[in-house]
Amino acid sequence: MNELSKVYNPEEVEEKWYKFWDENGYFKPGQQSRHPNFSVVIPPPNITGSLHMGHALNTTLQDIIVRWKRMSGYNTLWLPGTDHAGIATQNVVERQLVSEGSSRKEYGRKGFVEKVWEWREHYGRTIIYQLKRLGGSCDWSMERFTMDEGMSKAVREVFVRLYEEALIYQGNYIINWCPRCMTALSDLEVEHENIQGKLYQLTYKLTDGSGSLIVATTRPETILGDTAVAVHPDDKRYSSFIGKSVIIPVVGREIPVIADSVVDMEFGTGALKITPAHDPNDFEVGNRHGLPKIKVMSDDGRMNEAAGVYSGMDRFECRKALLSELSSRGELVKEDNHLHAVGHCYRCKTIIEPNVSKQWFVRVKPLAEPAIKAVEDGRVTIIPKGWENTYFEWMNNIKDWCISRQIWWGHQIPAWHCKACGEVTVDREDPSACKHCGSSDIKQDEDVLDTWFSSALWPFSTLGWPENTEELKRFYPTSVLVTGFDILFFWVARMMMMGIKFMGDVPFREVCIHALVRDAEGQKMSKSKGNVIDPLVIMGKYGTDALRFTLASMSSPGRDIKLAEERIEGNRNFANKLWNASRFIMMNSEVLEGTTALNPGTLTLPDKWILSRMNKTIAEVTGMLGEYRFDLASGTIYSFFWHEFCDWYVEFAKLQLGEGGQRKESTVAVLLRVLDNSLRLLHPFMPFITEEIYQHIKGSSVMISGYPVVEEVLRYNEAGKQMDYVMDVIKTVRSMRSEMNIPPSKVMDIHLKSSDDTLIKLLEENLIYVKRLSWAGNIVQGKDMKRPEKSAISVFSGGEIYLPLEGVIDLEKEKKTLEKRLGDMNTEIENINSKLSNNAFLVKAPAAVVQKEKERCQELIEQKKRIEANLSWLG
RNA sequence: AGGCGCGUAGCUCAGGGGUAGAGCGCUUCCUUGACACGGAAGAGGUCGGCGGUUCGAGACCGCCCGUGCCUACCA
Repeated sequence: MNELSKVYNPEEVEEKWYKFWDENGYFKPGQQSRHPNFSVVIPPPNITGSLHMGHALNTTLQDIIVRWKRMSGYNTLWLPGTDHAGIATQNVVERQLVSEGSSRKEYGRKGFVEKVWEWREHYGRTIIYQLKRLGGSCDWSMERFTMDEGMSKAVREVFVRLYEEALIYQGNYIINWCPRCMTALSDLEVEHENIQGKLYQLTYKLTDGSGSLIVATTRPETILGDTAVAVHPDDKRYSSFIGKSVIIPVVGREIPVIADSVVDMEFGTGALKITPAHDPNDFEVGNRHGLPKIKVMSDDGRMNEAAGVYSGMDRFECRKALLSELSSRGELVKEDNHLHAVGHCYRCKTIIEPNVSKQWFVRVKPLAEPAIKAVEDGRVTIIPKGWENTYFEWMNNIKDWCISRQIWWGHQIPAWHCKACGEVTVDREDPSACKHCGSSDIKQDEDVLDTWFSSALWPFSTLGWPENTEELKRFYPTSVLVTGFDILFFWVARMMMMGIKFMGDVPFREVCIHALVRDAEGQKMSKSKGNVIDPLVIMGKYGTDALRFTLASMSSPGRDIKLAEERIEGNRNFANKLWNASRFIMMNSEVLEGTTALNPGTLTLPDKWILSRMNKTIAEVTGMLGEYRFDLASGTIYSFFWHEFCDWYVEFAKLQLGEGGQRKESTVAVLLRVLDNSLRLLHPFMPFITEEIYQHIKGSSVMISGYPVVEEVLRYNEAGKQMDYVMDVIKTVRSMRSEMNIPPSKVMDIHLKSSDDTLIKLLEENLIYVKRLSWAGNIVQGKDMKRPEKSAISVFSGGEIYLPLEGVIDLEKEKKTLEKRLGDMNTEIENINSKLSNNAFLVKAPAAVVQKEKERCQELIEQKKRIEANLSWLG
């Protein structure tokens, strides 16, 4: 064992140990067939991004689980990889091309896709290095990318099979269209945001000249595409209008007035204009009534030829122009402020334009049903359980999934359209001729699949499916999925559907849902707000372990993480504490050669106490990890190591070490045992520092050592209670000294009075500890101890402690202290007495509780008497 | 409009029918030979409000207030 520096320096060790683990193959799953398998697939980060706190949290939690399971003997696989993130990546590369003065169109499809691959090679891998920096113990030999060959094959197989079963179909429907990304989006990819808009009321004159209808709309530009006005069939105000025709203002086109019960009579004027080509609701109405669908906008959000004079105008400019025209004609009756939810593209925040177009869809109902059932009957558990309701809610109301995207980067849809017969050929191999008519004049569909289509297959496509590989057999279903709630629908639900459909079994046994990371004020971190805490910067400043430990310790279920730098600093300090405690132990164990086996026969009271506490900690931490309570688990280790081991035991140990000989040897053995177990307990949370220390002590890797288990032989329940007494005395003396402002350097005698023989004996046996930790000189104790003159007094559960002060006592101060305590005590006694005098309590409360209250009352009265006596002594 | 979560010490959060907890911050003292990224001792809380259940509620139930999020075809 070599000398360690005074302060832990993360930079010096992190890279070294990561490389060491990787090169020794520790990240690969074990091959022992008698051991159970444990597997996790990473939520693949986008290749566009660099590591943010969300990734850091997600990676940390997975790594904790995985390292824990690996240390617990499982053949553990953590499969890493990245997602091609169609729209996001295309946008990024396009922007790059634009900045180079070029464009996507200039490159053409083939050239552009090559460019994206190039980009992925250069920049898309940074995230992988960052995951490594975080300490992620992934099996890198299994790394996958959603666009690589194997995964593309899986995508193709799934598409073909779903198509063959008519679960994938193509059709003309209204979809969400992003005029900036120029692609269709699924419902999930639309973010609704409440916006203060206007509700305009427009006059539609009846063609028979008998009057007019006032229609309310938020999007006046869509009047160009109106094909009807609808009223509620029960609406008496308008019953005479049904069947008549009206003229669209400005446009001048004639459209029918129809009756449909979707119209809300209360809203606006109760008359609704119908634009089937540009509104999902109107689309349905249009279908019911056989109305034509007039598209008035082109894909870039500008008005098209059907918009007449407004053709070529941006949709919002058109709105303005139309409004001023309407207004000048006197056909704009009214405009009110109106708060409503407007859909935005989740990638570029552009306002979505509902649009009728030919797209590919997955019929999801039949897939969703078994996926719902799997959660209902517990084959999959979502943790925290509250999320299961959210899952059911969404799955029960699921609608068909639009999977085609009008972009270039992604899995191109394996469908070939025949120019001769118009039919579609879908196949596993690229066809050379139309299956229906044999014509060779066929062309592949231009569209690519939604990125989430390929990620839905992730848990099995990464393991080699559709081949029936060894990995697939061993590691599917995966054990647990760790992810944020924001992609519960996007990803988790879809993996459930696809996994059950194609593997016949759920993709994971458990889903561990964690929080989002926010800034200290609870704001979502974003570059535009400038409140981003960069994990890489943090790791550089405080070390990876401090960041990981902080994220874990703040990861309470159902609550977002409000991250502030002070938290990380505090945990950096904890790492340093661990470092220095280890340093201390090594300094003392160094002189001992050979083994230091722990001999239960030679243990002192503090030895037994700390070993018991250690066992308790092991049991608790293991239980908490099993429930994914990373916050409680990390907190438990923290307080054990710092506040029990370092604050108390190490201080006792210093004394025992000083005795030398066998006592020293035995103490070193205890110190080492506790340190050893602590390092192993802590390793999943703080992999680097624990490895560094463990290597110094043991010369082997903590990563492949076993996770600590409770050792029944080292459980000393009695020692725990006895230590409580000893520590109580120490704490009382310290407190008295502090109250009197007596520095540790001033050695004081202690007089202790107790009527309890066993306690007196116990303290006698452990006097040295009390003396050392309370900086005491002589300690005299006995049953009939008299209070020395001019002494401070303190009362504790076992008796009284006197501190002779030789004229330095401040009588007034002492009196005040005692009076305050007396007041507190009276309140408490009053509380208990009111309980004990309550007959209902005595009868109905459990006997043990009543007994406990009685005992406590007795004890309080004893203490009160003593305080009163001392007060009277003070005058 | 529905659904979910949260409201406990100055801040961030645990806890969960029977004596109010932690970390950070704050105050006082301590440069003791692992550590000042440290040690010791303290101050600080009507557990959002009102009702109810109970012998007993911060905890369970109802309503309300505040706050955050999700879902939705509010024209």
